[in-house]
Amino acid sequence: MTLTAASRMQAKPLYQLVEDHIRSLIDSGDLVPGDLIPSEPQLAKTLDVSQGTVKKAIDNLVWQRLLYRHQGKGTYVSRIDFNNSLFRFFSYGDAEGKGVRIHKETSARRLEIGSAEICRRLNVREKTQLLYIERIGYGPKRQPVLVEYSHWLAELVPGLENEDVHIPDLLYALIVEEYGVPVVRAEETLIAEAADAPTAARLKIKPGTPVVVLKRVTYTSGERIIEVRTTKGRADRFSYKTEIR
Amino acid sequence: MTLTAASRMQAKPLYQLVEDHIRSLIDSGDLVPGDLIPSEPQLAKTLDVSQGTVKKAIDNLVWQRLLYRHQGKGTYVSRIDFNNSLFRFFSYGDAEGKGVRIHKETSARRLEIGSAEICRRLNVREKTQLLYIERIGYGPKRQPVLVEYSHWLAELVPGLENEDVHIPDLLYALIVEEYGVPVVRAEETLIAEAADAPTAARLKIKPGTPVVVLKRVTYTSGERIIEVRTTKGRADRFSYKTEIR
DNA sequence: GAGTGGTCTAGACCACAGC
DNA sequence: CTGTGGTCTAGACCACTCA
Repeated sequence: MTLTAASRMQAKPLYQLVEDHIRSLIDSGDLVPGDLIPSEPQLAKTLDVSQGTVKKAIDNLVWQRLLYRHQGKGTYVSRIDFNNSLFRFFSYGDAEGKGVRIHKETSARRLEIGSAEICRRLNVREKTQLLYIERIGYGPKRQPVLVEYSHWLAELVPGLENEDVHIPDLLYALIVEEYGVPVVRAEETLIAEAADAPTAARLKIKPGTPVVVLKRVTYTSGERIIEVRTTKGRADRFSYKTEIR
Repeated sequence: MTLTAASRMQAKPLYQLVEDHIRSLIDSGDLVPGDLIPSEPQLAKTLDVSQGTVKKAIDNLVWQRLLYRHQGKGTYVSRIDFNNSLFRFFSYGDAEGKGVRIHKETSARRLEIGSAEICRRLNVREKTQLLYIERIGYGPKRQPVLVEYSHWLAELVPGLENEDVHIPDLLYALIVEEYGVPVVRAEETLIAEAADAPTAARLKIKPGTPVVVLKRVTYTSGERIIEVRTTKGRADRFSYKTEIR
């Protein structure tokens, strides 16, 4: 497996070819999140480039958060980090961005036939068997602050509809560990709108009050969608802060 | 100016010391946004480190967007990029993140004595002379979509209260070029709330309708605040999208 | 052509992890 | 102790910009 031969001439720098190679190991499922990738000298030898070049390629992938390093141990494929969700900025009190723990409780869980709308978002054919999970998130003093409407591909999480299966706050941990479904990435869109009646009731606010709405699409390997989720939260408990340079 | 001497032993890697050195050139005002910094071989020689180390330091600063490179020309100090404002995600139609041009018109402009609240945010003593600028942002079909309440330190922008001075959409360009005040960075906080009466009137929406609120603090060199601004926009014209990995 | 950043190499030494 | 990533050097060659 030498890169310098045919793979060159592409006007693409060598380290990008090394990046592509590592990416392909991941995309092919050869390496999954949590795996140790080959060491730098290893890769340098296999691909017949210098270690510095491999290092630069890995630097870039680390920067893209596809990999992370651990000195003395090696370089690993990242697990998806939902701490990067836009909702990590939920805060109590005011706009100062202090994070607050939110405890979630399952308020509904059932198998259902997917509506046209949801199936479209999941990119599956209509009337596919889905698992619907609804959870309410509570802050301090058991005040409801958000409600989560989640739809899963039922075939990937068999048995999860069973009331006996406890759902942890971080549902994805369960999915990955119990069902062996790798959660690879997610996309989120944030908007603000007036609360609809069902949401207002669950959040104990008046209909029409502003709520922040987060729509998430969760992907497993191979660009396959496993979940679509809509979370609605009280706007007066939300803030997002950034710096411009 | 050698780093390897006393500056070492700090357990801090050399390239970070080089970073600090370049940062200090900027913080001291020795280099201002738009300036060319010394070349890599230059810095390597002055600081008595190898060019590779300088390169790594600059890599990091470029990554932090404090500098940008231009092959064949050199490395420059970044101009602040307000395209990174959270409000670049304003969109029309729906949650698909399409940017839309917004035209701003000045609806009020006057010198005033700062209120306690605003002076606190500006970090100046009460009753400081301020310039108040209010602008309304219009989308297609002259529909008002946002209103901007902005307070400036009057002494830094003398004459800007004059009606004759045209205010461009990107006010900062004027500030930097005409007044020579370097705009170095800004902080933004985003929240959602119900529209107050004055804002509702300007946006032609009902009071209580959800609006997205962006509070911005703009800094010049030396951590000095030159402006505080609050922008309120129609929530139904707003979306923010990201990807989690 | 001279000067800049961009890529790439080969090899040194250090710090940390795990046996 | 060995193997890993982290830092650092010295120097080669290329691609781009500008005079």
